[in-house]
Parts: sequence; structure tokens; C-alpha cells
Amino acid sequence: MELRHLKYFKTVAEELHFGRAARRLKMAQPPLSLQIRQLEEEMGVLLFHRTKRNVELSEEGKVFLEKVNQILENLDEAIETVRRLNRGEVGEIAVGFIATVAYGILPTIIKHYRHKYPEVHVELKQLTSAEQLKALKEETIQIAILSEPTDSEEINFEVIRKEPFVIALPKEHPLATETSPIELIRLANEPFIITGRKANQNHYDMVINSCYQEGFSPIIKQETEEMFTVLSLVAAGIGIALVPSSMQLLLQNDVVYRNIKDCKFNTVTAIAWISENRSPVVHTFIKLVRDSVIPILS
Amino acid sequence: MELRHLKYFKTVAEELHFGRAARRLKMAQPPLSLQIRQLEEEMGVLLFHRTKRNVELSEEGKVFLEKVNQILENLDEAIETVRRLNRGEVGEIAVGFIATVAYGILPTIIKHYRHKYPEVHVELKQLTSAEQLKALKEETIQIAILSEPTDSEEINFEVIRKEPFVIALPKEHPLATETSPIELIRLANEPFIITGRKANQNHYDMVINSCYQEGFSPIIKQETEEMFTVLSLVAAGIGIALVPSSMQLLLQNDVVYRNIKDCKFNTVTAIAWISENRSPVVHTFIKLVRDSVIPILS
DNA sequence: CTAAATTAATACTTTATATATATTAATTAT
DNA sequence: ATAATTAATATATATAAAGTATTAATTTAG
Repeated sequence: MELRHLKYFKTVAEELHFGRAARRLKMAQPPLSLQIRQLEEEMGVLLFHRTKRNVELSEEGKVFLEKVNQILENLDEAIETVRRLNRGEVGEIAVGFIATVAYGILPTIIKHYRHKYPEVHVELKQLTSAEQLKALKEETIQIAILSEPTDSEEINFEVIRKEPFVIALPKEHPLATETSPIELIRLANEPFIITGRKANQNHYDMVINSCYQEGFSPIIKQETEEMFTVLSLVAAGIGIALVPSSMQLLLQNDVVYRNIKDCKFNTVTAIAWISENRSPVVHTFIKLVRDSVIPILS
Repeated sequence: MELRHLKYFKTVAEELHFGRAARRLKMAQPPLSLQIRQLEEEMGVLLFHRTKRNVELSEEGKVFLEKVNQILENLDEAIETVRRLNRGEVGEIAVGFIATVAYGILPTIIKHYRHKYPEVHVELKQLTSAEQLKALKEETIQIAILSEPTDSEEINFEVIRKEPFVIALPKEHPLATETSPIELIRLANEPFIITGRKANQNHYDMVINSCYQEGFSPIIKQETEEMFTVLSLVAAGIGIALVPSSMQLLLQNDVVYRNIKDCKFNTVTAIAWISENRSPVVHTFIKLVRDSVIPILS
């Protein structure tokens, strides 16, 4: 028995006429008659009562028709499901992200993705860059959005944004009134607030390095876990900070942001995934970030 | 796509090895590889990740495997159901019967049938013979158990029992003491109780005829609807009656039954069905009545 | 480190069978 | 009575499934 037999049976059962059924199936009548007979022989059951002039379904045929309809429907559904799975239209994806993207880039990405792939369940996990690399390998996340692209065989990186540092100053700070970019050296005696090296190694090292290159070592007044906390402390007048440009949108009432003259360091945001991951959901996600989100952001 | 493809896919997915799968399918490996590739091409989806040395299911393949298993199972079930339907092992049947068979032959038949075909739903309808013939034509019953076999093109009859009349007498009746068969003529002056011609035409006519052949016209004291009522009235001493032999088992405390000398008339019980009815349930029922019930009863 | 074994894929041949054509027997409608 | 329509039959053709032999790549064992 083959699907062909079932499809032929369905058509004949619907038409109750071998000639018409054959026409609908775009084949000749004799092979159709033969195939139906084969089906009946294999099942050991007469599915049609035929006279020389008339064809009707037997009781068995009626029951079989119902079941066959169900089966053919299920099969079509199964194929469609698999195809959608293959196109990355259904499924699940877990996305890790660092705290700093939670205010700007991440909501944009997720909004776009949800709109285009409403049937994929997205799970979001806020993690540090290091935790994300671990999570990728353990497959608890499939996509990482982080700030520490490192060379690796098993993990692919793609930079999705580069942004310069800006200086965050308390509203009342003397430098707050200046409008032109400020040389970094002028912060040599200022108290720095910064996220701890453990929480954001890349950022920490870049801040230290950029100061070092300008000829001074920054006075670290306070370390925090979250970038947002850094800004809160700046707002409270505890000190100043170097933060990624995209942070400018936050706490604008209490914090003044100033560009750095000849800023050589950029905060890099990258998307990462396991190289050998062939999941369509993952790749449509990456593609969406690449094709539509980056142009919008830059 | 054909069922073959699904079955091959299932086997390869289970074995994760083309060679073993081919062996299990009793075919060579190359055609199997080809068929799987065809399936993948038609679906537009890679179901397996193959290396030169290893085969594993893709995510899509895993999902498809589940669905395919379900579909193949459903198909097997459908075929089995149809076959059982064809063997008369499942389904429904409505059986009409006359009141007189309700005490002896009918319970026996139904008990046997239920035992052999527990999955057929049997509906029982007590009807007169005439009503049953009508019901057969209207297809509200498929089997009739009645007492009036008539010649008919569209309805088949098969006699399942012939039983002589016996005389039913009140316990105190003078004839009750006789042990040898009694001549019918001796009832010439007795008051007869009988089921009305409308309720049981065949029986009524036979009683009248048998008396007529012995040279007298019976005195009809009382007509009833049911044969059982006849016996009740006999028990009450209202009169005597001629009843089918199988009635002897009823009211034995109050009614005495005596054989008739040279009894020429028999109550005939027959099973009837629409000639063109090809339903297996109906024919297995008839076969069961013919093959097993009749020997037990006679 | 080489040789044997095992894997899936490829090229080609054989076989099976699905389909098509032509025709027939039976039935119905005009 | 005749034409039209039905499903079935006989036969031929075309498709494609399965088989055979071989290969390339990889792993395992000596």
C-alpha cells in the first residue's frame, strides 16, 4: 500500500465515478481501477460496491474514507510543520544578553524578531559576557549578545555595534558647561565610578587603558555591578564615569554627557553563537539582527 | 511522496545507520539512500545530518519522526478497523423479534452472539411479524425473527425452528389427567383463548385451520395481544388454548400441557433479512444462528 | 603507521510496476 | 433501435524502484 492508493481512493470515494476521478487525478481510468482493486485486495475488504453502471461506497469504505482523510490531513500538517521549523518560523530560542544592551539595542531586536517570527518562543537571560560563553557551550542559550569578542573555533562572533565612550558628569560639575569634546587627561584627578572587572572585564580594561594611554591612572572611587548603578552614583555627585555612548539616553535630568576628544576606544557589542549550530531558528535570528536591526541602529 | 518513503525514514531514524536500516528493510543500501534523499528533496528539509561516517537526525527529522510514527500507527489502526468491520466483529445491528421468542430462543441467540462478537452493539425491538417486515424495508432493523415466512424477492427467509402445537389446559380440567396425546376434536366445545389475528395472523389462522380440518370451528372465548396473556387466562381457568410447544416451560404450576394426536400444524420461527443487505455484521449474525444456535435448540 | 574494515555515496543495470491506449461488455437514455 | 456512458480487460510503454559493482572517506586494529 502506498499513499497513492489512499489518494486515489479518496478521489474515487468523493466522485463515486472512476472516469471523473481519473480526470481529476489527471490519469487514465483503467490504471485507477487497477490501483483501487489492488488496495481492496491488500486490505481484503471491498471498499466499493460496483455495478456495471454505478459505484458506491461500502460501509467499510465509508469508515475508511474518514480515517484516510484524517491521515492525509495529518501528513500535510506534519510536512508543513517541518518546513516551518526549517524556515525558523516555529521553535524555541534562548538569548543571553549583557545588562548594557537591555535599554537600547535588545528591545529593538526582540520587537523586530517577535513581529517577524511570532511563533518562536523567545527566552531572555541577562548574563555577563563570560557567563554567556559558558551558557552557549552548555546549550542553555543559543544566542549571546555580549561585549567580549574573542577568537574561537567553536564560537562565531559578529560585531553588531561599535560606540565610543562618553564622559558622564554630575550636572553641577565644572566640566559640565563645556560644549566641545574634552581631553581625557583633564579627568586625571577626578574620582571614577566603574563597573567591576568581574562584572564587565572588557569595559573595565578599556577604561583603564584609555586613561593609561593619556598618561594617567584613574582614581577608582567606587565599583558597581551594573552600568545603570554607575550612572545613579554620577547623578548623586559621587564621581564621574566613562560609559558607552548609548547610555546617554538615561538619567538626562541629573547627568551631563560629554564627548571625548580623539577617543580611540570603542565599546563593542557582538552577537555570538556555536559555530556548528545549524538550527534555522538561530540563523534566522542572526540574519534578522544583521539585515534589519543594524541599519536601524546606525 | 509515498508511504514507502515514510517507512524507510522511520527505519533509518531508528537505526541511524543506512546499512543496518537497509538490512532490516530487506533491501540494498543505495536505493534506501536514494529514497531518503528524494524525501528530503520533496520536503525541502534535511532530515538527517550525515558525515562520511555518521548519521543523526536533524531537529526537523526528530519532529517529523514523531509525526510519522503517529501517522503510520493511525493507518494500521484504520486498516484493522476496516478489516474487523468486514469480518462483522464491530458495528451495530438492530434485531426485531416476536414476543413468543422472548422466553426461549432469543435469549439463547443473543447470549451466543454477544459472546462471540462483544464489540457489536445489538439493539433489540419487540415487534409483530408484520411490523418487522415493514421495519426491514425501512432499515430500522436489519434482522427479523418472526413467524410468517412469505415468498419475497427482496427479503430472505430461513426457518430456524418448527414446533408442534400443544394444548394448554387449566390444572383442574378433566383432560388434564390424560397422559396420551389428545384428539383435537375433543376440544370442540371448549372455550378457546387465542392471540388476536391482528397481533399474530399466522398463529390465529393455523389454530382455526387445524380445528377446521378436524371438523369443528373453535369457540373463541377471548382474544389477547400477547401469547403470555393467553397462558395467564388458561391458568385462571377462563378457557383452553393451542400454543407452540416451547411455551410449555411457562406457568407449569397452574397450566397443564398435553400433546395433540397427529398434529399436522407447526409454529414456524424464521429469521429474515433484506436480500441485498451485504453487511458483514448481518451475515455473521445469520451464520451464528444457523451454525450454532439451531443445533443447540433441536 | 599501515592494512583491513566500515561507512555513505555514485554509476550503471535490471526488474517491477504504474500508466496509457485500444477495446469490450454491459447498461442506460434518447 | 441506436448512441452514449459505464467499468473492466488486454496489451504496450514509460517510469522509477531496487539491485550490483565500485568508490572515496574514515575509523579501527595489528
